[in-house]
Amino acid sequence: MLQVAFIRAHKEKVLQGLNVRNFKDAARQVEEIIRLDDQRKQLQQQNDELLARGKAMAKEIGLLMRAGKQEEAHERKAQTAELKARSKALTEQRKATEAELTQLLYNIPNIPHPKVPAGTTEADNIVAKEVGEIPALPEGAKPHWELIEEYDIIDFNLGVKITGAGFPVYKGKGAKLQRALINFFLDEAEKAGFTEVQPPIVINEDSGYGTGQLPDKEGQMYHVASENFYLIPTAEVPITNMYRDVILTEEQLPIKHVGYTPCFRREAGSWGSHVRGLNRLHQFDKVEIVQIQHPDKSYEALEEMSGYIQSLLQKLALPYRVLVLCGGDLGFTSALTYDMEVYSAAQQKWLEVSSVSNFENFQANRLKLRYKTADKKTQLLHTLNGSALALPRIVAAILENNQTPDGIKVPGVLVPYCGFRMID
RNA sequence: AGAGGAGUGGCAGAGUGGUCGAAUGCGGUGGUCUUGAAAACCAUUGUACCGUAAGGUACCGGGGGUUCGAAUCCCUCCUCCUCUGCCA
Repeated sequence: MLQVAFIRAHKEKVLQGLNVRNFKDAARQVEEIIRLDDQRKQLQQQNDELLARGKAMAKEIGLLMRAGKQEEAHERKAQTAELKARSKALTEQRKATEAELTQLLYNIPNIPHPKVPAGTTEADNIVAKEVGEIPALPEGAKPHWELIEEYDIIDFNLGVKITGAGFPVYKGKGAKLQRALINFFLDEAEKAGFTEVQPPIVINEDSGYGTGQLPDKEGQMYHVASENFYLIPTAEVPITNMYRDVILTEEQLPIKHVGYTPCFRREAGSWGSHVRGLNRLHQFDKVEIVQIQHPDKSYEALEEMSGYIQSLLQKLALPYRVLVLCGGDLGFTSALTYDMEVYSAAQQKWLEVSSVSNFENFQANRLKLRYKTADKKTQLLHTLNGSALALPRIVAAILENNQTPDGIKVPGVLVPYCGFRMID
């Protein structure tokens, strides 16, 4: 959520930014926000005045009672009735105004960084970098959904039986490969200075609001109705929410965490033939890195995180490219996002395996995540996160790219983790 | 899950209807003293909103209510502790 003060101070910048996102009706909404905020201020001022008078009267009544002047006290009491009624009305108006204002603010996405290119769809994303050789597969190379059946390592039908589509069962070497990847990613992150956490994978409503899944995106999460909890769509939610309503000192910065969790996504309406196999699931594993940074250093941190994620892909020897997301493809809460895509050679497709973003203070504003400056002012921090990495598509690419007539070669860095060199 | 108890400032802890944003202690910060340090002493020390400022308002787990007036009374939710039960 943007701060009203920021919108007021940088109206042109906000409008330009929203334009990069192809956000409709921006000018009117911005004006409306400012108008509502003015109204809010005015209502509060009026009400504060009434409350101050009421408070003074209550004190007088107390003194009169003590002095035994019952009659005078009763006269005063009668006078407070009107004050109370007016104050109540003003409070209601103020709350209504605030609700309307918040609703509008929730609707305004983050302002893109100047680097973000204009554009409407993923076709307008900029390919910043392409690394690694695309392997030339032999004749008859198979897509991963055939390979997993052939080697019996991941079973979709069993998952359907137990739960439903998109909840695969990993078996034998398939399960071990999962575990190896998770441990490899966690160990690497630890070496890069990220402290591991194991957060809950169900969250309450407050946390959903904190990172922006709520309101409006509840349809993308599984909901535990009996407790009003949600299954996390990403570890970003619980990990970032550890710092909800927190005021840090500058010395504590940066905060760097890594966490492995399963992730749950309903993906309502986004199912289709193009999402076969591991390309899109309802439950998948992901190692996530989260960073909380000083506003002056957040872009430095973004580059560092991007570099770190790329180092993982290089160690896994997967060909990848880095995209700078355009305004139309940029997530609601993000100011700048890089997507990392690996090439899955049998599908002949680039698959997104990581998305690393700087949210600047957009999330921090909702979270009330702040720090104290040297001169004791409280200021919003910047939050960043990135997948490092999401497993299923990495597995898809490994299976497809490393297939040989004798089986699938496991990337060297994973061998110590899984204990075998080949899936055969 | 049942019975009982409790949630107050960074921490500890007083306050059970009136001048309480809240005693006191510890901690933090600044200062005095000192060659320096410690000790002692003095001052200061929450968050948010409104206001150019002076100042005002709100917040004592969250929400609602009673009252002229609520940290204090009532309702509700949450959390923690003790005992009983259940369980990986």
